Amino acid sequence: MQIDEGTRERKNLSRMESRYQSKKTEQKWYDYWEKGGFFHVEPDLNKPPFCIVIPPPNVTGILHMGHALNNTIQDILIRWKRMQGYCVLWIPGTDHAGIATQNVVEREIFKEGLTRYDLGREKFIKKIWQWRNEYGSTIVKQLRKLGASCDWERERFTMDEGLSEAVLEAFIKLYNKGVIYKGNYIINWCPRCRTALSDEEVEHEEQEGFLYYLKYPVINAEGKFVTVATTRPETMLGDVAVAVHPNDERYEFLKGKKILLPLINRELQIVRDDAVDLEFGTGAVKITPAHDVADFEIALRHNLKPVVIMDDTGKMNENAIHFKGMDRFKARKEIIKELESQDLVEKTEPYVNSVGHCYRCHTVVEPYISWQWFVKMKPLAQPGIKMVKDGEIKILPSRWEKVYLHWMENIRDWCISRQIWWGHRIPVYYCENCWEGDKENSFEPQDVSKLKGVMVSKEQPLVCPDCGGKNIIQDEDVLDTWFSSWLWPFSAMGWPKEDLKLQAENSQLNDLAYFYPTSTLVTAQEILFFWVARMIMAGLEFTGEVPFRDVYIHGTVRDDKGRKMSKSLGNAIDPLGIIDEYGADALRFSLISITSVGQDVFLSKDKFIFGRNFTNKIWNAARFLISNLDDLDGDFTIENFSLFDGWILNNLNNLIAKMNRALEEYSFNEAANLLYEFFWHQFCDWYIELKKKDLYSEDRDVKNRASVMLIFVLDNLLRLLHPFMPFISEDIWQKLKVYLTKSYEVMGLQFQDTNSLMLASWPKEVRQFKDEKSKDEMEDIIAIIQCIRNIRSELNVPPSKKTALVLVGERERLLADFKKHSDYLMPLAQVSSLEVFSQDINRPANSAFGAAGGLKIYILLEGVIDLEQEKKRLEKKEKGLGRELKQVQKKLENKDFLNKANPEVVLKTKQKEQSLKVQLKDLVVIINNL
RNA sequence: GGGCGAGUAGUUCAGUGGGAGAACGCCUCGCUUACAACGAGGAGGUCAGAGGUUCGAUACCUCUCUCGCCCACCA
Repeated sequence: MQIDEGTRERKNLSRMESRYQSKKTEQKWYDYWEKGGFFHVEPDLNKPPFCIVIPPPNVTGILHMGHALNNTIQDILIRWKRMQGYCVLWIPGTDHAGIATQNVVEREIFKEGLTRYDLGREKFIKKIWQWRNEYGSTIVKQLRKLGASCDWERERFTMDEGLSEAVLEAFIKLYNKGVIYKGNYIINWCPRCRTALSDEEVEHEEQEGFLYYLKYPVINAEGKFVTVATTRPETMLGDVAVAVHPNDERYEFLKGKKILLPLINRELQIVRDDAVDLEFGTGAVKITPAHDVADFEIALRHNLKPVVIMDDTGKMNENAIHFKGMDRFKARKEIIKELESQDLVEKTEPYVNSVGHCYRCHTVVEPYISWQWFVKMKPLAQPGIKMVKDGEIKILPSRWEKVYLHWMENIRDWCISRQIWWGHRIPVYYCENCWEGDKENSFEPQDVSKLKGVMVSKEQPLVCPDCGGKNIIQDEDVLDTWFSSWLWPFSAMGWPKEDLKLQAENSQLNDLAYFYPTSTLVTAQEILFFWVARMIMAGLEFTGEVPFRDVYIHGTVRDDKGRKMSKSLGNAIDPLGIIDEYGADALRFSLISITSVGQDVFLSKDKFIFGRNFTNKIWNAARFLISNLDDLDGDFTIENFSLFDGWILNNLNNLIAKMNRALEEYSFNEAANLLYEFFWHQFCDWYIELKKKDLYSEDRDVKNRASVMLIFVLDNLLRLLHPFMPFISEDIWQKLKVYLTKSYEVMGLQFQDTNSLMLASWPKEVRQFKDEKSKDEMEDIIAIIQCIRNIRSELNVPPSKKTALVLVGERERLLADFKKHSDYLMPLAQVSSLEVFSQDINRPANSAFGAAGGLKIYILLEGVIDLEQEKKRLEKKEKGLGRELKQVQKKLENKDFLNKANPEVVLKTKQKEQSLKVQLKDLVVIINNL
């Protein structure tokens, strides 16, 4: 027992403020944990591993509520498992976020009137690195504020040397396998970012526009037109045909005819294709293969050559006659104007359709034909489908499994090349001497590896193996950011340098061998396709293993109107503001307790008051307790637990079991709410109140025993709280620690000293604490006290007025217990004296009546009671009881119920009937005698 | 067009085949030596609607309505 330290702590505590000051404690403890190296582990064969890789936030990111929720969940799992004795690793890191980061720096240099093209590739990339080094750690600092217990010594960045090598390795492996190809294909083009996007990077939005019906003249058929419908009339300049359904009789007259494309006067063929919907529009479709996916495919089938009419910035190009140089949306208006002047617009209808937008800059995306790199996804998807179907990977909540499978089963090839500069440059090289260039008119996928003068390599090749040429240039494009993200679970652990196989000697043990596959992936639904599905495919392809066992998908954080939180809407609640005002623990606990499994979270700022109030409650309970402790001197033991102790220990046991179950099911809100209920309403409202008398006792042994019990329960609660509220739990625990060795000893247990609560052990159920008898007994006692309080309140007895109490009934043990503990119980109900009778007695004069715990309760209210008022009160009760009894009796009169219902339920119902009858009878007697 | 989720107290939401709950808000009382960011008590609900299964449905099934989200070559 360290008396000095204990005394000092007590003095500190008496100075503890009555409101919890999160700012004072959070930074202090985070530094303590980080400097103490408590987040860092090395593989340990004596423990089971538990590993999570963080969904790496964008390096440009600032912490928003989605991050806060996502990382709080991860931290809860991590801290829980760490306390459970696993060898726990949480790998943090950031994502280079190709387009997003490039956009940020482009905006920056734009202030100086520069574009990236003014700087040139090399200088621009240098600028981005500078930006990254200066601002790129913002989000990881913010994660620390949240309390995230990541192993910062293992922090990674997707453009790190090792991770970059993983990207090259993966690309080359797929390339050599023939899974990567180059194709001249319609992709999604962002004219603002001037790059291709994958299908997943396009956000579709319903937009009100128009459906224009354009009249195309039939050649050599005076006055005859074919009317086509389009939402994007500007693309008509790139039309190469008009398609109709093969069975469409309306267009039989077109056989052998051709059509004249207005404005441009190009001859268009008529093609017949099944893809045309007879019902839609006029049944005739203009075909613009260079600017529409469906059209492109029709054109392929009919061997039509696409005509590109826009440049990479979305302006009309030289194929657009006098519209050249005009923005596509202006061209849309102008073209309609011109067509109208020639009477070639049949009609214009308002029309709502879904328009694709760039997920990074929200510009309307243009379907655009261009040479791009693709990954064939079907072969990669097959094993990923199997693993989920076989349950090797569990996706939770399970409904997301269906979404995943649907996407995987309909997967399309992945466009991985981007025409930006920030990212991993494609490791394909061309010999300027013998490479013939992309084949302009080829619309077939190209297995580039078979072509002359094309090389793939991690390093720049010096000599062309085909011709010996020395002028070798690298492909200009970089890879999609997600091409590095999909490797994250193993690239962050050192793949491809590290080996997946467990080495014989411990010294060889590396992260990949020990921690991979990781345990759980915690993520939001938005990136199920972008990231989760692709990680599964990459994991299986490159490591032969699943990347994780469980995928837990939490909801999206929305504002109180159900909208996504976003800067542009101005509806975002800044988690750092909440941390500043209420503390990280309050933020975490509030977020978790209102997030039920997989359900979206509707937030408003005032919801955090919930968590703030709870931290304050915890703080004050601890402050009260600790400041009343003396040094636990002397040889004292606890031979038998009192009724109260048995009750609280039994319930503590149950709490531990229930919380474990909830956490295992990822029901974090349930775990949090169980803890809240126990701490506030069992520990504070009853247990501390009941223990006050002993804690104030002059008798040293009495005080010590009460202290030990309170300390023990509080210690357990702090442990259970820690994953949810790491800061306040640590702060209090450190103050409590000097008492723990002795307290555990008195409880017949051993305290394992650790430097931090985060390293302490997670509470286990203790078999000896199981005590259903005390639990039942105590619940009756609580019911009795609540009944007394209720009566007093209903009869407006002033709280200061103490009243005598008479308990009557045959439950002798309960009566004895009540009597035995009356010194503790009476203050809680403002009772001044107690009499008990096991034989029935007449109602004492001037008393109010109630029933609870199978006992009759008389409260003596001489001079206070108004008998008329009491009569009314009891009659109201009688009515209520009568109604309840009728319901139960109705049930019991039903033969089907008696025959078919679960016998236990029938028995319970019968017992209830009995109990109601007795209560009612007693009540009637009382009322009649009033 | 397909799929998913939600509709429960004034508000925000848990929840379960047999007693309808919590938090906040509201009302009454109380600054009782941890906490007024608190304590004690209370009011308040046809569990969206209609069918069905069942002895029994807020819960399971079907349909309808409202809201939200995702997916789809919606010219």
